[in-house]
Amino acid sequence: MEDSIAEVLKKNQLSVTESRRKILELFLQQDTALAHHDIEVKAQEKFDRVTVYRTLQTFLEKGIIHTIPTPDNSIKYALCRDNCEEGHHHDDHVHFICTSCGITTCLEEVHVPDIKLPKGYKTMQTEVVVSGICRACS
Amino acid sequence: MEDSIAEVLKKNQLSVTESRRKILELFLQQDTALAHHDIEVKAQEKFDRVTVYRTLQTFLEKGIIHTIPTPDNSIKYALCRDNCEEGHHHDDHVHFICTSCGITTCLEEVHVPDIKLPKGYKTMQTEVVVSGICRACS
DNA sequence: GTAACTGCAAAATATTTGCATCCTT
DNA sequence: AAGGATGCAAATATTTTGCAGTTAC
Repeated sequence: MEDSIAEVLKKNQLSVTESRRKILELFLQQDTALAHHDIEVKAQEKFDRVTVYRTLQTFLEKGIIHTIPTPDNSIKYALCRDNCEEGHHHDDHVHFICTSCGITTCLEEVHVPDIKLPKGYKTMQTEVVVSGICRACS
Repeated sequence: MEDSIAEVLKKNQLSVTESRRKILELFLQQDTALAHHDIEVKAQEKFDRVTVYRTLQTFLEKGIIHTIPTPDNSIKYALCRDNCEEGHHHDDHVHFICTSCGITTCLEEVHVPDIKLPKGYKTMQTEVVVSGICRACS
């Protein structure tokens, strides 16, 4: 596990630092999406707020994580388990938000459908976020 | 037009005030979604920032407008032309964001598809946001 | 006249930037 | 050793709250 964390960072040409390892580990342990705030709270050691911002920004740029748009526009981040290249993120799964417990998850096994748009529109990416009750809450 | 604006407000048990009329008018004139910032800028008369916040909040609660989750998590608001009741918003159309000009529109004529989730998940609402190139930019 | 709405001030939050220091390679 | 990452301070930006004055009904 420790090794794989360092490997992910190296693969993305990032130096392996304490905070990057810890934050990436958090994401790996979690199977739900995390908000900036969650990261500050859940990390055993406290990181500087600024470091969290910068680390998330870096991970985003490298395509290690992706953001999930939510109806309440709180920003959630989740690991990219798909094949994301730097810059070009290909996120083809559906996201689920439980209105009861609040967790946000990536439903890797549910793919986004192909949406037919009116003439003249070019689709580049489709985001699907389903709200409802998750397995644990129902 | 003026009349219909007042009517919408009355229908929602809101008193008809200057700022509510002006902000609602802005939405009616526009066929794209607006960010909080757009509203401050585009309104002929300048409203207090706080008034804009409170007005949008009120409109949201009454179901006059709805928010659109965007990949960059900027908050956009658009008129509900569907039948939205207070509290329960039924937003069954697809949203489109142009990566070129940045506009966000409601594609009223494109309905969100039915997404099949794994056993145990209950769907309550589905949000679809498509990014790409709009008609005007292509 | 009363209740609700607005605008100002200010508080609370969130995010960004600069810079000196420390860590990774 | 050199470049990049971190942490602190502080600058900005965003959102919320309290309250007095004003407006809608």
